Amino acid sequence: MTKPALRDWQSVRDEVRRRIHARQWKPGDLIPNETDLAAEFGCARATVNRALRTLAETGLLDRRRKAGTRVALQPVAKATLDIPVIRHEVEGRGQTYGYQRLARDWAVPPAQVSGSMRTPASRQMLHLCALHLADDLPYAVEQRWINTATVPAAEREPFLQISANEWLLAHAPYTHGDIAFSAAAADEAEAALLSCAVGAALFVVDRLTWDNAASVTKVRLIFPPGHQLRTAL
Amino acid sequence: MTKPALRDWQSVRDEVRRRIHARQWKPGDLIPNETDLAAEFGCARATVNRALRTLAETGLLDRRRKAGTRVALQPVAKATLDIPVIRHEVEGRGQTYGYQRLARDWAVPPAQVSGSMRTPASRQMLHLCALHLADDLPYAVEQRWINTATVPAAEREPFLQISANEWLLAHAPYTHGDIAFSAAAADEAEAALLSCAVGAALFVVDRLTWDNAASVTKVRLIFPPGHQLRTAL
DNA sequence: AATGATTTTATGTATGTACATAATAACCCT
DNA sequence: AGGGTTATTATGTACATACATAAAATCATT
Repeated sequence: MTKPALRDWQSVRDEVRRRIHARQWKPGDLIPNETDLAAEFGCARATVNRALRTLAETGLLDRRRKAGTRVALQPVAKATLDIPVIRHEVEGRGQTYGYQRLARDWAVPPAQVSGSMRTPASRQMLHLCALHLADDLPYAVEQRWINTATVPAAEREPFLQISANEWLLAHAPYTHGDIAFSAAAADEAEAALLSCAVGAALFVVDRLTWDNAASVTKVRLIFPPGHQLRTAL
Repeated sequence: MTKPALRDWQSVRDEVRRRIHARQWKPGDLIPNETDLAAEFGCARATVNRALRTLAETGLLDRRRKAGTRVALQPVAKATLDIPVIRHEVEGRGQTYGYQRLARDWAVPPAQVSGSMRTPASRQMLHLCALHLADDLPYAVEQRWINTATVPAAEREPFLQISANEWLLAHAPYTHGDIAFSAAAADEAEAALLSCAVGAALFVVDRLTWDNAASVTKVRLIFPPGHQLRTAL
């Protein structure tokens, strides 16, 4: 029983995955080193390395120099969420996108906002409120603070035709940020905009982005009851 | 002004990222090909390839054979969520983990469950309900259906000491799955378990995992009001 | 036995070369 | 001009080799 050589890294990855799922290599087990696997599979060590590195990135393997590679005891599921521009999200569902700017004003943000954005507590910031629509139904409410010290061009943008969501991505790239998902009860304003009952369970996304050490924008997206954020594992 | 050679792929990645961010290369722009960049940076093409590939994986670059590499027009933010075992999640917060099995029974699942798990509509499945605690406070309610045709060993496991959440990861690896996040209003049972008001906004995670074509388990995790799922961008 | 220096080893990565692949560009023929 | 074939080109990957690095294991020293 001769086995065909596994010459490309995808085949090696698949074979390793198969062995793990077949429990030939069990959680916690040390698997053979790259050199041995390369010899067994009939390929170069770099090929095995690429395959194992990819599997380690997905959390299926734990790798440490010298210690070797072992099957993860508790494979931490890593779900990659795509967070697209809302217009694309709606259009991707085959629906017609709509946008309404509800408010654009200058205001001193709550301490919690200036604190997390590390801006002077008393400085005014650009504040926006908008409604995103899918097939003329409310899709999401966007509440946003923009740090115009970081993005001065935003001062001249009315955000009437294009949402800040989209404008900022094209005009103010960010280096990093964080995002949080949670549930919240609808207050009166949100209930009216999303045409749901006061107190209804809304899906909320909070995002804060940075340009190096300077905050760019803090946004809260509020979705009506029933909204789901899905992804593959 | 002589520039130091960028010899490792991380440096190349950082320099490319810097140029994009400095708008030297703007969204939509075609950037130099790998050979030219390698010459400029004084490294091998494989090094540039690794750097650009990594950036493409994060969505910052769009790459196509022959067409070249360009800066993404709408960099779709890719957030990688780690979905650990709940015990680890709690312990990672520095809290003491607790677990209570509330119910373990055999039942014919609702059509929606057997439908999505592709099991015979009238077949009984193992059904579990459990409570996860952090510092003796309710952390999450787990409602789970297990396909014992796929995981027969689960029939002999009482799930009194170890949660199905943890047991399944060690005993029934999955090949793929999907996960959905949403918000839901607390019903009476949930409100009692999570000690919150009926109708309160709960954060809900629904997960369905597969071992190739066979469903493994379908689980709903319900978190009390205020719970956040956070990650870096 | 405890401590510190040294060796060993598995992974991590850089390089040059070679070839594969996909998609565009160029060409040719009618 | 249109349509189909071929050439070109940028990315994608395989491989052999070399060296870097981290961490475990061993040995030496006190």
